[in-house]
Amino acid sequence: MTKRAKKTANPRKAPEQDRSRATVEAIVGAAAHILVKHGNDAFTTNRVAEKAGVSIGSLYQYFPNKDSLLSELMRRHLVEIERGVETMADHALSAPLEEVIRAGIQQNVQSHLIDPELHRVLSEEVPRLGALDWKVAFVARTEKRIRSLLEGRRSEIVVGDIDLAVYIITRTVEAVVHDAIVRQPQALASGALAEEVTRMLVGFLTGKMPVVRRPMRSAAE
Amino acid sequence: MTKRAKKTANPRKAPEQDRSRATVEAIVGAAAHILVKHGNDAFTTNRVAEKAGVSIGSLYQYFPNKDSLLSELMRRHLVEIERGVETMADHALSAPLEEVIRAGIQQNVQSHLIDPELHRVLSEEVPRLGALDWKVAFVARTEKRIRSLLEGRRSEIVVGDIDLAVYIITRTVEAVVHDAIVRQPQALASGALAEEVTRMLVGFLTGKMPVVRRPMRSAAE
DNA sequence: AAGCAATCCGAGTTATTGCTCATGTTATAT
DNA sequence: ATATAACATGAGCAATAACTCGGATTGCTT
Repeated sequence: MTKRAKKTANPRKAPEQDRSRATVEAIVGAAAHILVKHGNDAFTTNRVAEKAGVSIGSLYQYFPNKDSLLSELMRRHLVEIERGVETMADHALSAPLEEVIRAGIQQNVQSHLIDPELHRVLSEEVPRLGALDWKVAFVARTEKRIRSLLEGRRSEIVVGDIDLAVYIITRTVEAVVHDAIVRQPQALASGALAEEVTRMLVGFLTGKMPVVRRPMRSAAE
Repeated sequence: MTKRAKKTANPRKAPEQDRSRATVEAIVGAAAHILVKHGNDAFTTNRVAEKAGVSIGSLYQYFPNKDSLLSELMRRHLVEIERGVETMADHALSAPLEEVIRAGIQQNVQSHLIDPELHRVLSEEVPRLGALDWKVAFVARTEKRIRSLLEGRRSEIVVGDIDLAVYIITRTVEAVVHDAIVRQPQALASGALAEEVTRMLVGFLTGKMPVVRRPMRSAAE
């Protein structure tokens, strides 16, 4: 940020040999480590290179600029999350709506728990990068997936505008879980929070409120 | 960020004469203007001083560092919001729960519309400042206010843990509205979004879903 | 008018840091 | 073996921007 402020993340040489692939991995790993352990202020390209045990020149051979490194970090993190979402979506095909929602929330919690600190830092720093194409695509895919799930249960759902419902649901779950990781860890751990949110969303979708359950929850697979 | 990274926002001389008060106002105004019109990258202390028509030295006479300026901007913005919240809370004392919630959401929307771009930029940049004391206090006051509102209607509410309910409600409304300003402006303008969220929250609290309304909405006072 | 404090000024200091480039080293192909 | 390309190096350039400081004005008080 001190010097350049590249608009376009120019493509850079892709690694072809094992040696350079290892270099890239080391760089990405070091970047994540520094962000998590020392925060964004310590996240300088020189420091990342040092931690990775490679020269600063090597770093710039594979990443056109600093932002592209941050971007790659985020991309990889989203890939991990999406993998979880997919398996969840498969499982949920046959389950009742309430179970689907519960599983979805659980999945979102898991996503945040992969690496909470990294997730937090990324969500703070990535917005400045603007609308990354693959990030937009990720959100679109996710919403589409949820939409299909709901459409398969169209008869149970009272909300007129399905897209609006999808929007509200995704925003709500993401926001509440994300914030709760930091501010309400105990409510999350006990499952009380997830249970209430589930109840809320089921009611919202079906127009019929489920009975209030007694706490009692355990970790899901 | 390039040089210093002050931990504590040292106190600085407070303006005593009208002349200096005007200077401070000019600085704050210029800061907001630059953030909104030219983005965070253009937000440098030198540029703010220039735009304000004062010297960089004067700026540092009243703001110990750059972050404190950002912080002050956020503080003032929250004060504006809180004023709105207060009048809303007064009005809502006698209304039925559904109306209270609708009004609360409407209020939140208004808050974002005071200066949408400034609000957006601040919400992106302020997290890095950490937990500002007055910001924590603001959130606490707001949640307490909502809590009182709900407690006054304890009999209608089925959620066992009131604090948990307050938490879910505030997070949901803030997140959905905040995001919708940018991503779903038309659903916000039509009132459809607010209506659905209202329905969702009323159901969540009372355990009884209101009937689905037909769109039809108009701007509130 | 004198004295003191508040206010203002802005060129320059200082440190940081993203990034380049000329040069050296290792792998692959023929 | 030799040529070529892939890969690695790191000193140092260049730009930026937060912040200081010595001194000039302006306003208040007596």
